[in-house]
Amino acid sequence: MNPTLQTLVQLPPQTHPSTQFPLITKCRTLAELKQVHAHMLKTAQIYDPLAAAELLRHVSLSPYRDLNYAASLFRGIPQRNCFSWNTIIRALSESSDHDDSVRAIALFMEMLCDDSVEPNQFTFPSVLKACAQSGRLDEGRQIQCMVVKKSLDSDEFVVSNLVRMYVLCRCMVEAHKIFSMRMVGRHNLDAFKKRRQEGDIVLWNVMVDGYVRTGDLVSAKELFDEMPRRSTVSWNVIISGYSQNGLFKEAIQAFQEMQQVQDGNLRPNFVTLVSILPAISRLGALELGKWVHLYAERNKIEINDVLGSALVDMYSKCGSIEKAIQVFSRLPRRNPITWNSIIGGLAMHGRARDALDYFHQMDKFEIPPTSVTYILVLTACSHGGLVPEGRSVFNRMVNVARFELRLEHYCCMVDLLCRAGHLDEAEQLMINMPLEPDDVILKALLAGCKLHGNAEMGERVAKRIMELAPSDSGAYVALSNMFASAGDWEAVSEMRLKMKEMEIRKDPGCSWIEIDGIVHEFVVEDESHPRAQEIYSMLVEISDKLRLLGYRPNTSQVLLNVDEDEKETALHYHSEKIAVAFGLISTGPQVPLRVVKNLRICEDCHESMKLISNAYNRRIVVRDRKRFHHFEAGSCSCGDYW
DNA sequence: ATAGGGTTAG
Repeated sequence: MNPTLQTLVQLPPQTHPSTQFPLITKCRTLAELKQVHAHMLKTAQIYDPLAAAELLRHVSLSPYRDLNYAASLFRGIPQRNCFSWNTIIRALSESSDHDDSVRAIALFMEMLCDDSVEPNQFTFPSVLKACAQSGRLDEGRQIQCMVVKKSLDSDEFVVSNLVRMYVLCRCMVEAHKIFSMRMVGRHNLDAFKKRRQEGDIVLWNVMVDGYVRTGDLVSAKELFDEMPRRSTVSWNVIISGYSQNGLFKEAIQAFQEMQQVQDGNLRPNFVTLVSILPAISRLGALELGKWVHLYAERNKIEINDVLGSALVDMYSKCGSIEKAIQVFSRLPRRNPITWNSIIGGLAMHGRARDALDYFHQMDKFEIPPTSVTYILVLTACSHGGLVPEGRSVFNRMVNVARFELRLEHYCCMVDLLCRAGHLDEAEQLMINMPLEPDDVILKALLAGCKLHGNAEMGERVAKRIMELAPSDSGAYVALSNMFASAGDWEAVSEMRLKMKEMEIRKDPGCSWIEIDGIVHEFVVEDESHPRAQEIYSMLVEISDKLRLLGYRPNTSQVLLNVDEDEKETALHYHSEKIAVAFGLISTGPQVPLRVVKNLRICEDCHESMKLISNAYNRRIVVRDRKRFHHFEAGSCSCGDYW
């Protein structure tokens, strides 16, 4: 072979920049990097494009990065090579700040004007990411043209980012077009075999995530099932997809399926746990929640502020507020969301004073309360009947913290005033607020009217709700109940007729109970459970026992115009009672029963639970839509104030 | 050097 040609082909081994500039690599703080920068300016080393690029890489991508400093450093580099352009664009595109994404795109446009450099396969992933984050679809499309012209549309990193750009711009059709074009060749082309499988998994993941984001869980699951291989991230995408779209049972099912897969590399990681916990919280599946906590500890998954927030929320929503407090107190770091988790938990458990206490502690730790914090603290005051405290929190929010009040805040305040009986003040607050009232705030007012028997205001408010949300059952139910309480059965049946005409149905009540790690779900008058027979005999037994204890059913809440006997039967079939009956027959004595309900518990069930806790010597914990009720020895922790 | 997943409230 020609020796000259050989030297041309066998290039000398490339030395990596990091070994070439030890002075830069050794830096461990931004201040040190700044010193090196000054030194390089003095010695004119800044004119060495490689050295300058290496310095820029550290300033913009190391853990102690400073994007503003990086941008000014970049401006000061006399000879920018392609690497330095790519570095600064990447750094800006990785930032979660919308403005940084816009700056990344602007810099890319500038790069196009610089004749000494050409964007390459390292430039496009970053700038596409920036387009995705700032929703710049037009720019994204133009960049796609450039990508095709440069024949970079076969690069896995470019393709996945291109698809992700369309996904985040909500263009699933275009995303799928690129995805399927990429996938057609996979049965016959050699090129396909050469591709990294990991790269393809990412592309599938991006697509599944896309369907998840548009709320199309059916397509997401279809694609997930078709995947040739799945990584932990694939499972995380589908689990968090279910979790965030309210499909909690499906999320847990996927989480358990994931663990059945025989693959040593496929293990739940930090993100898996953070994604599954909200589903566990919502279903109140305490045993599973404990398992997740233990899994994190055993597998050295760091319980930081993020996972900690999810765990605190899980323990409080699963009924173990003490455990939630314990996890909270052991966290190495707490962010505002962590504080919100614990304050929300305390509020749910009716521990209003403690919630206020934690709220005030935030000041000591110099953690600024968020808009959500105020919602939670006001809710706590409302459930605890702490009117003066609630007023003071509300005032602080308006006058000291100068928060912009959202409808939710007014809603909490209206609720607080209503419950305490200040109906007129609540209505005035609503009328004088600068926002348009919605059905939620009106419903809070309506609940107050019902509680304090103000039929005049109640009727007025209910009619407004019906105008605002004509298909919502809330106002009809509340108004019917008010008429029922007054014994005006004619008005009740009139309401029922109206509801029938408008085809309005009450949201079906639904309760869960976790037994041996399995969540059992019951709806009103449920007979579908395999042990339905036993459950119903138990319900009869309970009913007989309670009657002996002097229980008289409170039928005022039943939306039926039937005779007393029938009404009572309907009450027995409320889902929370069925769940408790099932709990009693499937657990040993002394085992506390934890029930979760999707709606608020009705007054009759509340009374019955108190008696059942006494008659069967059981602690019963019911989480309804808003809060916890701990029933023990015949009384409830809410003190009947809810 | 370059892709994918996350916590609170309603």
